Order: sequence, then C-alpha cells, then structure tokens
Amino acid sequence: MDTALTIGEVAKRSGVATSALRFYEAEGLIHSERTDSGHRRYPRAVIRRVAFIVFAQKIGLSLDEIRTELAKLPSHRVPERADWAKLSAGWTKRIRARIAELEKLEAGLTECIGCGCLSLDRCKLANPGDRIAARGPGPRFWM
Amino acid sequence: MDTALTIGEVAKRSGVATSALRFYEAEGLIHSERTDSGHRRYPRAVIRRVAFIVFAQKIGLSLDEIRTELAKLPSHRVPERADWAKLSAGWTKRIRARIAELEKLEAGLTECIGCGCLSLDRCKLANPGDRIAARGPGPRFWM
DNA sequence: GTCAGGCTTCAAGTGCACTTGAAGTCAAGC
DNA sequence: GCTTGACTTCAAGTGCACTTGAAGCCTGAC
Repeated sequence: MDTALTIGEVAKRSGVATSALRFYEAEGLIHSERTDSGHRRYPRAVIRRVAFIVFAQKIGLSLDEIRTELAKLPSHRVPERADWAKLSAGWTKRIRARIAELEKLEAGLTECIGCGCLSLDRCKLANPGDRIAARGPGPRFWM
Repeated sequence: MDTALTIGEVAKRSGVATSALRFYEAEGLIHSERTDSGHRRYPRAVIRRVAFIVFAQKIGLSLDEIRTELAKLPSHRVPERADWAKLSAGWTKRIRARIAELEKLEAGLTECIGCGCLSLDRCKLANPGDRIAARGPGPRFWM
C-alpha cells in the first residue's frame, strides 16, 4: 500500500470527523485494512466513497439507503466514473419531487393561510391524514 | 364554553395524536382549560393553532421556532386571518432558499458526479468545510 | 527515553419530536 | 352496578446519526 491513509488524514481530507468515519465503518459503509498494531489504513478510494455519502445525505438519503446504494458498486475493482453515475441516476427524480412539494407549500402560504382557510378539515396542504403516519417515533422532517 | 373540545376530538379533527397534543401543551405550544375532574378542554381556535404547527413543521421549522412564532400572536383575543398571515410572511424566503439549494444539488449530479470530479477536495457541492459543524449531535437533514 | 498527540475499543450520551407503558380516574351506555 | 373506552400523569423508550468520555496502546519528534 503505497499511499494508504490514516483515519486522521481521511478526516482532514473529507471534513468528516474521525468518530463519524469509525461509525460509518461499523455500519459497513466504508472499509479499512489494519496495521500490525491495529490502526486503520484506508485506501485512497475511500475519499470518494465518503464524498458520495456526504452528497447522498444532502439529497436526503438515510445511511441505510446509502449502504444499499454502495453495495451496488463493483467489489472486485476500484469503481470508476460510470459506476458512480449509475448510483446517482435516480436522484434527480427525488430532488424534483422534493422541489415540487416545496413549491406546493409556497403556494399554500398565499392560498391557504392568506385566504384564511388554514383549517385541517379543509386545507389540502396541511393534509393531516397522510402526513406522518406509520413512520415510527423520532423526529420528522419535510413531509 | 359552548363548544369546547376534548383532546380526543382535537386529535380526530387535526390528525395529530393525543400524545402529541399533550406534548405540544407541555411545550407551551397550545393551551387548555380543565374540567373539575382534570380533563382537558380545548377552545375551538386550537384547531387552527395545531394546523399552523403542522404546516410550519412541513416548512422545516423546529418546535422551538414555532413556539417563538406563536408567541407573537395576540393573547387577548382570538387571532384572525391577518395575524396568521403575518407569521408566515418570512416563510416564502425560507422555501425559496431551500429550493435553490436543491437545484444546486441537482446540477451537481451531472456536473459533479457525472464529470467524475466527486472529490471533497475540489467539489463545491459536497462542501465539507461548512456542512455540519457546530450544530451539536443528533441526526442532520438537508444542509 | 519521554512526552505529546493520534490511535484503539466500548459504553453511554445527545437532540429532536414524539410514542409507549404503567397505573390509575372518569364518563356514558346497558 | 358494571363494563368499556376515554381520559389523567409520569417515566422511559424510539430512531437517527452521530459525539463524548474513559481507559489504554502506539508513533514520531526531540
């Protein structure tokens, strides 16, 4: 391994805390070799993998979904441009849907609150029925 | 109080669980009177207040921020259309900013991953430096 | 050799927005 | 009168994505 990286170097290069990197590794999102003394050594390619994780999180994917995506990468060789592009192919749709929802909400600011109809009975935007249901406990964002 | 509502009735009308309503009350987002036996009785206006909370959450406000917003409502009278409209005045800006960020991310799907530059060193979209920092622990969504 | 700083593991804590459970009281219909 | 279901409080649990702390080993510069 000519240019393997320590966890600290990966943290510095990626902006992701060492604790987060260890967490990602425990979660199976990234992998490392170990030195004789047990210290982690990451291949160069891990940087891109971490970048992908950060990007995917911004798009709104959970670590669970990201793990699934990353599992699609070829394991027998270092993934190249086309491999990454394939993964992110579906994201545009996801982003556009999110944008569409926000635009609907924006329209609601005038139509719904502005007109005085802000009532859960009638307002399609507040949409009580289908809002949270069946997502389990925990904080909920956007939808 | 001719038409005061029980917590169950409010839950049914708003689609918000009774446990959540009690939680909102403990957090000071809504208020109730009590019967002699200690049961909650909500004024009719609480429905609109709950609707506002649900809507504000969709926009991305935390309960803390929503509490602050709600505190701006007149306390000596039932708030009317204009009062609610005033609260949501700043939201359009917030939504537009969010949309703009999503559009930037969408562009990055082609420019950044597509072109093969997905590297935290160079890619402005992954943007490691200013991503999470100083927000404390806990899950992070969107930015 | 020694000492700071980086590495290791593992358990527990954090913040948000609730939910769930236990243990009990209250209200309405039969 | 009795049961059913809705209500009460309070403490603890939940899911996510980590962070923090304790206790200790390793590495490199002086």
